Amino acid sequence: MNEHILVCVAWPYAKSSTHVGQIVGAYLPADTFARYNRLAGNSVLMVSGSDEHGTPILVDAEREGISPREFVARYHQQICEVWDRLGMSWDLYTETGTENHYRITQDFFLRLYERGYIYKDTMLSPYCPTDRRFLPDRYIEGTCPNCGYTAARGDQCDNCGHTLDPVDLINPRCRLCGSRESALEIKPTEHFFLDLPKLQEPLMEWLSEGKGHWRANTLGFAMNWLKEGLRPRAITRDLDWGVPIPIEGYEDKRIYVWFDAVIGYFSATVEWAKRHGTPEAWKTWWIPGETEPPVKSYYFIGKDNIPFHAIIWPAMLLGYGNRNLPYDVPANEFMTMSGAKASSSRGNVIWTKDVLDHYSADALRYYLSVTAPEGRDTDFTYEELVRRNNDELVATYGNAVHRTLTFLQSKFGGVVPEPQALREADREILAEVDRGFTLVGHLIGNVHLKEGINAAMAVARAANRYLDEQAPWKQIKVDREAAGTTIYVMLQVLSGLHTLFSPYLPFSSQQLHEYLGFEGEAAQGQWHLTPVAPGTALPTPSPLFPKIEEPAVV
RNA sequence: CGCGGGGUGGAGCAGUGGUUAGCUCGUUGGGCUCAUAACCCAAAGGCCGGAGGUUCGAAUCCUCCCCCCGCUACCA
Repeated sequence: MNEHILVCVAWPYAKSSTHVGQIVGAYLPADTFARYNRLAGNSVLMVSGSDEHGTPILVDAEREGISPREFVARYHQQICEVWDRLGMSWDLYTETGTENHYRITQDFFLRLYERGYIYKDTMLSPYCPTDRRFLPDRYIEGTCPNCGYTAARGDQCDNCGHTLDPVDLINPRCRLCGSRESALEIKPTEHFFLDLPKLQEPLMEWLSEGKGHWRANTLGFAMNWLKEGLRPRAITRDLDWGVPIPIEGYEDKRIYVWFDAVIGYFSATVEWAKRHGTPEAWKTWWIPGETEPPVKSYYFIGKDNIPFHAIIWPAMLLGYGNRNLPYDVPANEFMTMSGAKASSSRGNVIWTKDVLDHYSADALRYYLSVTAPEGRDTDFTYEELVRRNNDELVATYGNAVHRTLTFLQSKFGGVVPEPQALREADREILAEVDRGFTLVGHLIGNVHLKEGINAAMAVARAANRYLDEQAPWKQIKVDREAAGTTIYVMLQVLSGLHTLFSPYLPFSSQQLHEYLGFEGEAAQGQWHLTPVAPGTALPTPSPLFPKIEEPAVV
C-alpha cells in the first residue's frame, strides 16, 4: 500500500513548556501513528509548530519587560528541546511567527473575504484607557452576580461555574492594571467575522457522510454544534501582536490567533516543500485529486480542540475551496494529574521535561501509550508509571530480550546459532509474530493505539511462554542443537518485536536493533520481521529497560 | 440550565443485544532457575453508578435519577 498520510498535530501555545497532558493527548499518538505509517510504506508528512500570537503572550511579555518575539522564542526553544528528548519524528516543526506563515494567512484571509465568507461588522467591546487596550472578556474581573465571588472573570465565574458577560459583573475592573469600573469604557470597534452560517450546509453534508471511523466524542460534539446552528465568529482583535490584516485601514488590528493557528497546518506544508527544494510539493497534500488514493489527513488533538478542527478549520477550507478536508480528527479525552485537572494556575501541571529528567523517554512513552485517554479521561500518577515500567515493560518485553541475549552470550559465545529443521512450536511462535504485525498494524492504522501496544505486548508474552516451554537451559544439557534452534527462533521473534514496538518505543527499538547485529536506523525497516542471520556475532547486551527502584519524587 | 463523552472485579482498562462479562497489573498457591527476585501454570476476586422498562435474552436499547470530565462560540 502506498497512501499519503498527512499527520497534523495541534499547535502548542508558546507561553509555557509542554505538559504530559498535551503529550498523551496529541503528540505521542501522532508520532506513533506517523512512525507506523512510514514503516508500512506510506508517504507521511507530519507537521506542527508553536502558536505564538494572542493577548496572553503579549501581556506576559510586557509583564517581563521583553518583546513578545523574545518571549515566544524562549518557549519555542523549550518546546523543541522536549521534542528531541521525546523522539518526535517531525517532518517539520515550525512556528506561526514566520514570514511564510504571515503571507499564507493573509492570502487565506483575503480569499475568504473575496468569496464572501468574511464580512465586517461593528461590535461593542470593553476598553481600558489606562492600558489603552481593548480587553478580552477574561481580562475583566469583578464580582459574580450569581454567587458573589469577587474574582470572577468576564467570561465565566471560576467559583460557581456560571457563564457570564462582562456587563454582568459587579464592580468590573481591568485585570491588567486594576482600573475600576468608572475608568473602563465600552467602545465600538470594527472587526471581521467568519460567516459560519453560510458554511453550515456544506459542513453538515461533509460530516454526514463517511465518518463511521470517527470517535464518538468528536463526531457527537461536531454534530451538536451544527444542530444548534452556527454563529458568525469574530476573527480579528484589537492588538498589535499577530498577523496584520491585509486590508488598508486596519493597521491597529490583528488576525485572531486561532484563525491563523489552524492555517499553520497548511503553511507548514508549504514551508516543508520549500525547504526540500520542491516548492510545489505542498499541492500533493492539499489539492484534491493529486494522489490516488486520496490523501488522508489526520488531526491529533485534545477534546478541548474539537470545535476548531471538526468545525471551524473545515469551514475555512470549504470557504477557501479546492482543499482537502480532514479525513479523521482523533481527539483524545483528558489525562488528569493525580486525579485533578491539569492546570498551570492550580499548580498541578506535570511538565514533560521534568519527567524526562528522571525517566527514559521510552518509559514515559510506554506508560502514556497504555493509559492514553482514548475513550474516557484517565489519570496520571508516578506510581503507575513506575509500576507499568517495572511490571510490564521490564518484566515482559525487556526480560524476553535480556534472557535470550544473555543466554546466547553465555552458551553460544554471542554467535547466532545455525538452526535445525523448525519444530511445530517454532513455527507457531513465528506465526504468532506474523499475526502480530497484521493485528498491530491494523490497530494503529485505525488509530486504536492503546489496543495496538497491548497487542504488541501480547506477542512479547507469547515469546516468554515459548521460551519457558522450550527451556533451552534444559535442552542444552542433552541436545545442544535443539537449544541453538530455540535461541535462533527467539532472536527472530525479538527482531519482530523490535519492529512491532518501534512506533511506540523508538529509542529501545534502536538499541535492540543494534543488539541484534543490524546497522542503520531501526525505523527504516519494513513492517515485517527482518531475519537475523546465523553466524552473526552479536554485541554484549545491557538490559533494554532499567528497572526503577525508587519512585522518584519529581 | 443546555449539549457531548464517561461511570465495568483491589488498581488501570476492553467489551454497544446472545455461549460460563474479557485483558494487564496486584493477591494466593504451584513450577522453573536462562533472565533486571524477572519468566511460566493455576486459583480466588465483579449483583457492569442507582431505579424502572422493552426483549426469549441487556454491561449493551428506552425513561428517570446520582456522580466525573469537557464544551457553551472573547483562553488558546
